[in-house]
Amino acid sequence: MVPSNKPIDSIDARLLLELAEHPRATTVALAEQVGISRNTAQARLARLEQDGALDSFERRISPRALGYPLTAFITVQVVQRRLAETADALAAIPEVLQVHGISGQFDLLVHVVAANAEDLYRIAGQILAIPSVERSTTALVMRELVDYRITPLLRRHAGRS
Amino acid sequence: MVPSNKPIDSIDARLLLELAEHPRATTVALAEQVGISRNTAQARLARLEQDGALDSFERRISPRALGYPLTAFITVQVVQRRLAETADALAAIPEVLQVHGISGQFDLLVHVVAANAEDLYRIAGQILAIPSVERSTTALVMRELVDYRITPLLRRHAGRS
DNA sequence: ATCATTATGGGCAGAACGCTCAATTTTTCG
DNA sequence: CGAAAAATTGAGCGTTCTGCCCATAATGAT
Repeated sequence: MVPSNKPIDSIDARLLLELAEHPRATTVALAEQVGISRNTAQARLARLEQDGALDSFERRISPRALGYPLTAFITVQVVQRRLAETADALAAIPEVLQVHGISGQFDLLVHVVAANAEDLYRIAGQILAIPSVERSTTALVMRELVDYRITPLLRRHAGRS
Repeated sequence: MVPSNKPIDSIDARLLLELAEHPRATTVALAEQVGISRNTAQARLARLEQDGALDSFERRISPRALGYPLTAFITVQVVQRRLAETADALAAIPEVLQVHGISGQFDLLVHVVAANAEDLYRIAGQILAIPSVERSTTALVMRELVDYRITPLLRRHAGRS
């Protein structure tokens, strides 16, 4: 089955909003809330998943619950833009959750978690030990001032509050 | 029902790993894979959800699919640590997905998405227009060198590959 | 060792799921 | 405007899962 890559319309957005609020809701309940038939809701949800509108389930697993309450963002400068090999080395560190290649003064933004301060120090050391890494700066996350949310964008697409 | 806040054991980790690979898997399939009874799997998954080990479903919705293919991290310096009011102003911008208060030279790390470069420019302008914002630097995400993953940590807790 | 707490396993009825099909509505496009 | 294409809907079907019951086994505390 080939992805249709249809843009998300307001019905889709309302389905996703409903799912965001009630992740355990059944298809029939979702359909009823949105005001479409169960068949259509089923088809749309299947299409959304086919089109890759839903990320991996890993996204829903809380690192904190796994025993990694500390989060940090480490910016990294890489020698001569050897990004790929640096990324491989970073990927070998389990505590590295995500790595972005970014524009600007730094080359990489590394999202890491750690069990405690000492653990974080060790991980930062591992990153600095990567040969292609020139410089790095660790910014510890003190608190999450705005929790991750995508509902404001969804509401915009849902066409109402 | 009060959260039990039990630590995640290896069975939990294996359940989550299985879910990460097969998000649509039924409870019975998960139980079979992990080698426990269906009822036990059900109870454990319920407990994981109760304890907050699972983040909101919003995490699984792809901003790209919503029409926001551009991602950027904006570092912000705030005057006199007026963090709370700045966070409120940032939260009013739909394209702001998340805001972290961080240690170091900058005060905030703002995760935003945008429909295109012009859109991003507009959002950066909105952020700079916040009275308590002193300085800001936008780092555009060129590519994701390591996709978000938490399976390496899960595998560690699962006690096997 | 004994008791209390929790996890486990099996069974039951009801509901949801995945699927198909035909009819109807909506959209697309010549 | 009108025809073709696509999407939606309602219904129905059997299979499977779910939610909940309780009895038993395992675990931990005193």
